[in-house]
Amino acid sequence: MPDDSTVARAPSGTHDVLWPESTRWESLLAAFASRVEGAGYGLAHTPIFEDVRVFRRGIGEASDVVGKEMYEFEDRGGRALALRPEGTAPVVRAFVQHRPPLPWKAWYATPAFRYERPQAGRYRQHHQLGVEALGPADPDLDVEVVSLAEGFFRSLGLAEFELRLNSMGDQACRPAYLELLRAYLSEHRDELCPEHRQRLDANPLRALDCKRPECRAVTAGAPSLADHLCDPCRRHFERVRAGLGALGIPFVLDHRLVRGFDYYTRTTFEFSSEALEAAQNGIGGGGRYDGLVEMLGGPPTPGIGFGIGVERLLLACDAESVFPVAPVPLDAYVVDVAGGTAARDLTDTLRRAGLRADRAFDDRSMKSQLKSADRSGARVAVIIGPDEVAGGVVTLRPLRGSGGQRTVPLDGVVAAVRDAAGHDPIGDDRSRHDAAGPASTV
RNA sequence: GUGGCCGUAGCUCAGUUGGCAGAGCGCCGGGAUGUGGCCCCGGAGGUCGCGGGUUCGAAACCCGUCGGUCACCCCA
Repeated sequence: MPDDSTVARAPSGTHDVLWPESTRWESLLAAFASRVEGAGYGLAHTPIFEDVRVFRRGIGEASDVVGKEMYEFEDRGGRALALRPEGTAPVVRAFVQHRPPLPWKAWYATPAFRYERPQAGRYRQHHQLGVEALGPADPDLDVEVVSLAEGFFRSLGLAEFELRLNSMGDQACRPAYLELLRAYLSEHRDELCPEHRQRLDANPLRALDCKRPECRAVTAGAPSLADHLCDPCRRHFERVRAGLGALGIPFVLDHRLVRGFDYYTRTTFEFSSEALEAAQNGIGGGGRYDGLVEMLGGPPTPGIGFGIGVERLLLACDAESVFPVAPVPLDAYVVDVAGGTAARDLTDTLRRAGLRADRAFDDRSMKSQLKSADRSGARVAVIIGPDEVAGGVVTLRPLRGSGGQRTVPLDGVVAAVRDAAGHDPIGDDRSRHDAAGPASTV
């Protein structure tokens, strides 16, 4: 195939986010930022790539993400690096490096990279919003983190989603449970699907969330981790459930919920959209990772967090027809059929006055320019032709709503446009979203 | 990594048994002597993804390849 047909194309599994969809992304980020900053979380930017060991240690060598999905590369200095496949490990790495005072609550918005075969709701570069909270082992922190995600989804208007909850135990009780599970599964080895028959020794937990009917049948009778938690883990889990109940957050217990990263301990949770037809309907998930800081060389420090998939979340919003975002319209569109110098100067004048203004180029016909003005969504057209130039005036033509056009003196244009447009100058509350962080990082 | 389906104009797609490359939308111009939306007329725009094969003749049939999409695996 000639280069031309593939070179101008986003790499497989990646996509462009152009206006007006990009407006929606910014609004989503702003809504998230406002919510989590209002709960004491501070923005953390970390590099988009890290020493590959940051991911290997925490996520686990045996996981699919580390084993076959990482974008690994060597830089010119021979360092082994990887594009981040998820958001937690880098933030925890930053914590270990800088040791901010505890408790430390951070949020992030970042692209994440995994080399997988793309499909609906799954991309090689996707984007995650998330929080991490380090320090407290308090189950109420688990409740806070879960409720932040849940409240965020509700604030967007989502209603058709489910929260599933589980406890993975900790170093005190999980090893014994794993032996129990392995023993049970071994008895039924021949009934498992081929892949999990193979995997039984490496990670028997994985069989629990297998979707194949044969595995389902076996694991239905398998010992449940929830029944084999040590006392501290059991108490922790009970308090998390009680806390969610007290806050009125519905959830279902799912002892099959085994998340794919090794660092999880105790509470794990996942949100899935019930409105999404696609196979990939998980819109967010997370859990506690009380050993991760140590794995990355820090002092024993509990932690918990979640990640939300931006693309999937927006798909879920579409499926429920919620979170529409209308672009802010222009105040004025300058139509110049008198040579163009007036358009050049007048557009500049309007913009300096803080008004949102655009114009046509290339000396197009008046009909064509007005067509563009209409499509731009501008509230008013500012028309300059030979007559206006001769008279030192402009014609203001409302493009939306009622009211006829009128003629105003050139030096009264700003006031007239501001009046006709119902003034919505740049700098109002809407553009303060920038304070939430650079949108370009998402 | 494995499998199903699909690649024709900027977009959505027709294209009969193999016989001149099409429509709608969008874009540009005109109807309107200075006026957007609705309507009418005209115009620009395509190596039918790419390569090979079959044939008098291929967008169509065959093989390969690249790309897209959906599903499995796994995950946001």
